[in-house]
Amino acid sequence: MDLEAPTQSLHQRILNEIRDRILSGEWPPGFRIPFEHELTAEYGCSRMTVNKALSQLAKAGLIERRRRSGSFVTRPRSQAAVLEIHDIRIEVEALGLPYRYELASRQQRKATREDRERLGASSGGPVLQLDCRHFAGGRPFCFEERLINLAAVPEAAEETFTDIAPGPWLTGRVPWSTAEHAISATEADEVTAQALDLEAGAACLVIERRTWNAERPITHVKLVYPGESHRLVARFTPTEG
Amino acid sequence: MDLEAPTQSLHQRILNEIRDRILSGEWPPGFRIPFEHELTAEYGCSRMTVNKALSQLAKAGLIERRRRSGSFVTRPRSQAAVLEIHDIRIEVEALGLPYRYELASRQQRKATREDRERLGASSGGPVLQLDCRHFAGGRPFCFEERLINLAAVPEAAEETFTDIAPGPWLTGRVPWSTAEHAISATEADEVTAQALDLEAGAACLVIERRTWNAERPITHVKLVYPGESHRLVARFTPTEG
DNA sequence: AAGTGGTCTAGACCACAAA
DNA sequence: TTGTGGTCTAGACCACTTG
Repeated sequence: MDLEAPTQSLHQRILNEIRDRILSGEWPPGFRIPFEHELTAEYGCSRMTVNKALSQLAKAGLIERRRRSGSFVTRPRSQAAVLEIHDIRIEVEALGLPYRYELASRQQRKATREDRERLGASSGGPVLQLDCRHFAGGRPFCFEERLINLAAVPEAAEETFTDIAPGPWLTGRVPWSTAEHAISATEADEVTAQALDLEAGAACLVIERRTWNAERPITHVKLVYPGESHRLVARFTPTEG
Repeated sequence: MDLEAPTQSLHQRILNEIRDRILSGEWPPGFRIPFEHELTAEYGCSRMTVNKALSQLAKAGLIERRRRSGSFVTRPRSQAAVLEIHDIRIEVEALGLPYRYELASRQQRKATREDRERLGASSGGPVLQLDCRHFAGGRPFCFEERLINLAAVPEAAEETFTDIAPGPWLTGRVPWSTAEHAISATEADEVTAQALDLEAGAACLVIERRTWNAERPITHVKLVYPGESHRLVARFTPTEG
């Protein structure tokens, strides 16, 4: 069974063993896991090696570390689903409808306080605001409000975005390491209603997404879909590696 | 400004500076970043410190490391996100509000054609329909319409569900292998509006989830949240463990 | 064969929070 | 005051890959 341990780094092995004890419930939430110096003794290695494993576990959110107190198992995460959010063009074409994109407005400015909040940025800098619409079969399918952090993506200032939507333009050239989605429902205000050819007050599905790379804000986008006509479908199978 | 850098660890500073060079385009995809020993000289630190920064950048996907060759800026990747859907009690408690659960109706019957569609089942059999409400701080937080396939979960017939919500009851005893989520927005009909203490027509966020185990339908649930008050937040980091 | 990154050591000093 | 984690050093050996 476990005789085949060809090559696994020690800190990875320590990480795996602790992670398994946590996920199996052997070390429940709130449990204080052994101190670094205890693990050092248990594994017969230096403190750096143990520290590397524990630091990664803390970053993954499985444990919480407190000076002077030790490291504690955090509350377990519940269901996790893999939600693939496709490019809107692909969404539309998957419905068998012709796709069209239209830029409604483009504005470059120094980040306001509100912009910084949208981006999740601490410091200000130049930003690019884009409003655009995506059509499916001649009818409005999605209204997009996009904010791009020009400090992180300066080339965006040179792009007109009249022929390519900001989404595919960004994914084609900027990597990201973290994304946060917020999904909610709202009633269409007048601007949105007009953009989507709806009556004011109609239910809309709102998807907001923030993207970072290595803790640096890249972009914030708010996508508004007519509520009844759009379903966001996610299918997943729990995997473990 | 940037004068306020009271305490930032050196490896974090190295990480930030390299990340910024990459994101700004100064170091484009394919660019070979300086070797560890060069950065060691540049920052006047030990190799471990440089290595910590570079390892994290590699884990974040910003660079790729190859022995003997060096480290290279990677090309951007495509998108896929992990959506965490919490147990409702945990959702509520995370808001710091007292949680309460209430069963509104319970009905056992032979599956109708509509039931089979909801479950994604081909054959009929006994099902259990549960309508319930979840409260946060005394106010309706979520209206749940649940259908359980009794052929797959016969013990559910013995459970009253007056003291425990179907969600946690199921997750505590029935494993699942596949789930499908559909998220949409809708206007509250009269029943929903009354259940959630809203005006008819108010925007609501709807989450529908089907669960199977080894291709056997387990349950279907429709969760309706007041749209403005609820946000479904998902945070994703493409790491590897 | 040579040079890179991957890993690890056996120390060290410091910041921080609990006792 | 004490003990924890956070960080860093100045080495070291090894695996891998390219020249």
